Amino acid sequence: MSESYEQSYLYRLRHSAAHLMAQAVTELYPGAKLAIGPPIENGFYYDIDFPEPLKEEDLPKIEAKMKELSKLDQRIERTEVSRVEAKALILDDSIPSMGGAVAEYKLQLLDAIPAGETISFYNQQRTDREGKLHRFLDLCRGPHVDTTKEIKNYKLMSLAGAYWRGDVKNKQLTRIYGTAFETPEELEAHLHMLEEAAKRDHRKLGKELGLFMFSARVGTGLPLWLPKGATLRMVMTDFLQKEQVKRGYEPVVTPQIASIRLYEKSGHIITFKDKLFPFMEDEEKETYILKPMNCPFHIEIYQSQMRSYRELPVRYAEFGTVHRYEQSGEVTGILRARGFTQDDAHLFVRPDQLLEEFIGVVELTKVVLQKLGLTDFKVRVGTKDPNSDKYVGHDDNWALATKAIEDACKQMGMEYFISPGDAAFYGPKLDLIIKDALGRDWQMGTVQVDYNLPERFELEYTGEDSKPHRPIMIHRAPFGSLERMIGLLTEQYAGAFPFWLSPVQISVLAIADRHNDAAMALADKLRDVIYDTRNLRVTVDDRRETLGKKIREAQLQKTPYMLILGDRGLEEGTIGVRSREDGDLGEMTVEEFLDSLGA
RNA sequence: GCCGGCGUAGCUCAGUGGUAGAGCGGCUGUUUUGUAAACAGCGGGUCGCGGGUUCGAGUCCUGUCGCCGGCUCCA
Repeated sequence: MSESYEQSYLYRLRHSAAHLMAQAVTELYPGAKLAIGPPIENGFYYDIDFPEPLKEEDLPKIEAKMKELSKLDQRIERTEVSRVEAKALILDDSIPSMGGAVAEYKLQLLDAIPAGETISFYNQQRTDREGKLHRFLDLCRGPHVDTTKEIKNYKLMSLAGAYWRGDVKNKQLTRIYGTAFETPEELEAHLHMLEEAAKRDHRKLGKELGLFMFSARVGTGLPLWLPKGATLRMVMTDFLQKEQVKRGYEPVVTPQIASIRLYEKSGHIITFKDKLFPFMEDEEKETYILKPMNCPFHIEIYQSQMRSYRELPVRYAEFGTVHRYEQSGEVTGILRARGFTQDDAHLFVRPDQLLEEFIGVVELTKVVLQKLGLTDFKVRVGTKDPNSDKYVGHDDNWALATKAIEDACKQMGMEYFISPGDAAFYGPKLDLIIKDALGRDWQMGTVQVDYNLPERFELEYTGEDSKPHRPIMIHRAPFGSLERMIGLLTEQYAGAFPFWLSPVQISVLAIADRHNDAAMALADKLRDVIYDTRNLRVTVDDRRETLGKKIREAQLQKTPYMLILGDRGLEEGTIGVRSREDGDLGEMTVEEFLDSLGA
């Protein structure tokens, strides 16, 4: 969230809307324990521990209560207190939102406030018809709007479970999400935007455009790629393959399963064990696992012979399909599948080559993003969380690797942010983060520096001094995975892929039966044309349908060009060209059309 | 995995305890068509699956599977 947002009226308004909701909840559900309720990017939430589980059908009731409370024009007042006074207020049984019975989370929050920091409460109160005073008091840093009357344009969106302080070991609270705006028009526009975003959802478009499918009989998170989706994958892998060849990468191919011993050696078995599909055992009691990562295989290849300092860097690339047993609730179409293909490569480099190679990889990643038309991304440097024990390797290597990443970013003038705890278990990494249609962040491309696997596998090369030295590994995947990248591109382009990526680039529409042969011949001619590494991808619509219908369906399939062939064209040697974006472009010869493509 | 929601025809959806529906798609026939849906007819369903309540369940209860939103986790 931007600093300007955090200082905006809207931010305060949403924060106050969260309080208003909490006030409504404490009045409707005595015994509900308030935890935490901040504004967020598109609204606000409040985490509450309810005595009885809350249902979605309860939300309108809470909304109605909020409306009633909002109208009362309650002043929202700040008071600053000492820690002792704060504790007394939190435990004050005379205030409905406070008191010993519901103080559990607020007391913990109070304890978490560092000594010396101001402790403040916000109060809003009303007097009912019988003259009874109802207070709503909340421990809160603020700031807030002046009166509840300002909170008019809001909507409660959804319910979710959320662990107290984000830790699975803690109790799961009920989170109510809502949104609020300054004007009814803005609220309406936001809701409309959400509807529009849903139309771009890759799962919806993937089905409509025939890219991929899922089957309950195949299993959760295991996509089946349909011809058009499979074509899209090939176009993308061709493109990257070509870029990699230019940069000295060599292809390798490795199996889908491996003995568990390989992963014991790599350390994956410990850090990755709950992500693995169930093990397989053969008659000799050898245990195999379905591979969750490609790196150990590439390491085996590196290690299969003596390496000289002269041949480094070695760069092994593979579109490697891996399987990870993601928790059922985490699977999201092809953005988060259980089987997916990484555009993986591992670089084995000398220490003196690390920075240059790292920069080379980041540059390749930038080339890839540019070609794909992805301009809106964040660069995250994931570092070790000092409080976690999930990492392997020595601290000084971690420090070296982290420094290499930051140096590379600085040298390239790339803006980045540090995110402690987002490192791989074997080393720090640089990730590209892109938002999907629904505004969720996804990690796409990744570049990781690794001193640890070379250590574990005792990788070596012979140096100029004839002595053994240890290489450093760079793990990298510019797309991240084909699945996630295609899912994201589908949403970015709302299914209307740029010409070079479109699974079907041109559809030849025959006007009547008598034009079918000529349409086929035209398609064959176009298929001979090489465009951007591959032959043009052309289909023919020779069904007995009206032209209007054929055009409509080609438009809905987001086909970049429709070529219309009828009597006129046969007589004059031209075709009617229609583009997905600009409609009818008029008659032209095939050559003129190809020229316009730059083919 | 956890909290909440949703599963009706290939697709999108209607059906609020009393005989399972529409549009699109499919098939058949007619139409031979010039820039976003020709016309007619015909098929098509154990209402995700199992158990229960009821004279009677797509509808209520329960279990289970799948999907969706979120949390946690991740390419």
